Amino acid sequence: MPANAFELHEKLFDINATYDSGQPLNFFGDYNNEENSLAYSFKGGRIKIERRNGKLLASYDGDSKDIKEWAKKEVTERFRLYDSLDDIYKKIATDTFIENSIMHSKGMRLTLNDPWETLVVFIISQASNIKKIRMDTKNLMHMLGNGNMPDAEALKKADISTLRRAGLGFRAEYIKNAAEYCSENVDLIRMRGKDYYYIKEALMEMKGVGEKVADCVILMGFGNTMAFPVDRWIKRAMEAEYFNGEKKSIDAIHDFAYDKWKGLAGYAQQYIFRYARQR
DNA sequence: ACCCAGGCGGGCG
DNA sequence: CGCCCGCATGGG
Repeated sequence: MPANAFELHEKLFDINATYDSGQPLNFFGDYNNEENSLAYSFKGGRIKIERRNGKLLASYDGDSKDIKEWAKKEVTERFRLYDSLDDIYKKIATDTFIENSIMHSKGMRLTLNDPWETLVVFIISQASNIKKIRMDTKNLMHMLGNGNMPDAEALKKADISTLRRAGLGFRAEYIKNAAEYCSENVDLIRMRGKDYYYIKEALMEMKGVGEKVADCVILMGFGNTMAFPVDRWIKRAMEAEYFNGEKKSIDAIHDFAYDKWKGLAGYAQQYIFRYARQR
């Protein structure tokens, strides 16, 4: 372990559940099963979190002078340590199904990630599975980003054939479109804090970004927990649990969830997703 | 061999 | 609208 470390005094933090939740860290982080540690790169450094003798430790590596402050800020924001999971659980525990979902992944943190990375990962995720998304993402990072997620400029210059070689298939065109759009028309970072509907509309102007991907970016890239991404798993689970198995439209499910969990719908979604997928 | 996967765009009725 | 299909590719 690197010399630079500090302790996190957060009791509700399950590293494995957080990694294994289909959130961006699942796709570009490195989880070590034996030591239950999770390592990932961030701007100019690398962070590792692990449990050791019951203590939750974060260690870091990097050359910046202010690296320690950066690392603390990074971990606090990345895992939303300013959110009290206990309070959130109380507010969203409206019935036994969501209670079971919470119990199944107790301590799973919602993560806050770079919007561009989040956008790329969730475009790649379309009609795929978590193993393949991870593989495709890592291919892309190694082929075009020296191990990091390539930025919009780099992906804009890439050939479609290169993107396909990373395993992206029909999503290669979508990635290219997003890269062009983001390097020419919008600066995603500047959307942070803007209204949910405003961001959603802007994201969906990109061909290849629909309601589901937009909601994922708003939830995990902008940190707005109003967003409730409805994918195949969520749709099935919600229909089964709340609609007697009747088929419902994405919109209907979205509205139902927002009505039920209000501004914490996104938290509910992450817990339901992991529960539904692992059952 | 076969169906599925953190969807989306487009066409058709 | 809602429904259905094709899209590319690896996992189970």
